[in-house]
Amino acid sequence: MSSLKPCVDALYEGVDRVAEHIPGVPKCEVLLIRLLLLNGGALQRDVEDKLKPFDMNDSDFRTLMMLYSSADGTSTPGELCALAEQKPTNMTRITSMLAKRGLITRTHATHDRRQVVLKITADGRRFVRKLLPPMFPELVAKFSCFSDTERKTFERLLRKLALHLDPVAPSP
Amino acid sequence: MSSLKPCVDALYEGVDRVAEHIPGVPKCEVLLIRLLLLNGGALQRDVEDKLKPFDMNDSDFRTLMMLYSSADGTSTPGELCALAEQKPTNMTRITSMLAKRGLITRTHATHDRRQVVLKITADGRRFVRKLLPPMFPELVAKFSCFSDTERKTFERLLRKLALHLDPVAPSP
DNA sequence: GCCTGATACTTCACCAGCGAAATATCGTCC
DNA sequence: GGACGATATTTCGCTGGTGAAGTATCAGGC
Repeated sequence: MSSLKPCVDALYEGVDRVAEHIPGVPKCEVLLIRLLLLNGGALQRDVEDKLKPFDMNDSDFRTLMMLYSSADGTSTPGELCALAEQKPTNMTRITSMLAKRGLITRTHATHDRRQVVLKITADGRRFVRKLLPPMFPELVAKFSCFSDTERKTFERLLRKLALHLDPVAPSP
Repeated sequence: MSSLKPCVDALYEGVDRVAEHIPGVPKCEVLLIRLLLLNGGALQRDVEDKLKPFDMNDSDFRTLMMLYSSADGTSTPGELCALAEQKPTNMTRITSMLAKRGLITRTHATHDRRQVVLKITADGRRFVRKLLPPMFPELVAKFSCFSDTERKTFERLLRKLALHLDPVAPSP
């Protein structure tokens, strides 16, 4: 599709040019956030291209994977919202779709009838086991530009950043 | 908003659990892509929250910034599409909106009347100069968990990845 | 000079995701 | 034990972004 090289070049040039006109531009941070979003966009696009033949997008897939990888194959919409960074509205649509396709079931919890219990079905597990392995080679290739050390460093920095970004202290 | 810590924890646990059932899971790469997308989502959400008071989203803002930071304050929809990772359809809508707000102008190129020439206005430049500086402190804070060395390393790795992801060789 | 294919952009119809309001259930305070 | 606020999920209307088709212009062969 679209090539990233010109974006990267334009980014560096653009930041320099803006910094000439406006004082105090935190160049490095601007580069970091823009590069990160650029990579994120490209990676997400690739993932979604891979999933499209199965009529899935990344949100749907992530939701299904949360269930697959949960201890007992069950969860609730609320929990999935928190873990998959989704809004309840969207989770309703996603789980409805997954249920319609027979990949999960939806039942009401007995102890708290407000809650809906989602459970991955045998079909859902089969689907994941069929879908996942073919994605591995391409995924590995995406990061093949890194040495083992770099991959570890990158992971450490990403994890550190995620935990740091967490709550910039809202006042309740 | 939503806390990222549980996501990170669930991610690591989930990957381990999946790897027990399915052979060949490239754990490190899965963690990398998921962490990157997680950070990307959080950062983008923060940026858009900052822009919302000005009735802008990140795409609109990026488009305006491309013009602000271009050598002569002009560009074309096609060029901006390539550099801002947008589709032409959306670029039309964005530039229409920016033009309606008087931040840019749209004229037809004389040498190739198919092309539209976009140019940032004085108002547009003022807008950027007013909007940008207040974003700096928060942006710096986002990456304050990194040492100078870590920031440099992170930038290097992100740039390397972006250039590597570029074209996985389409055959024309 | 006109036909043909390519290029630059726009319009149209659709879908994913969101915020706000609605619904249903729970816990608890009196 | 019924009223009240909190919690879990769903419904509704809207917006941003997309692919496919449409429009206008260009460039090159004949």
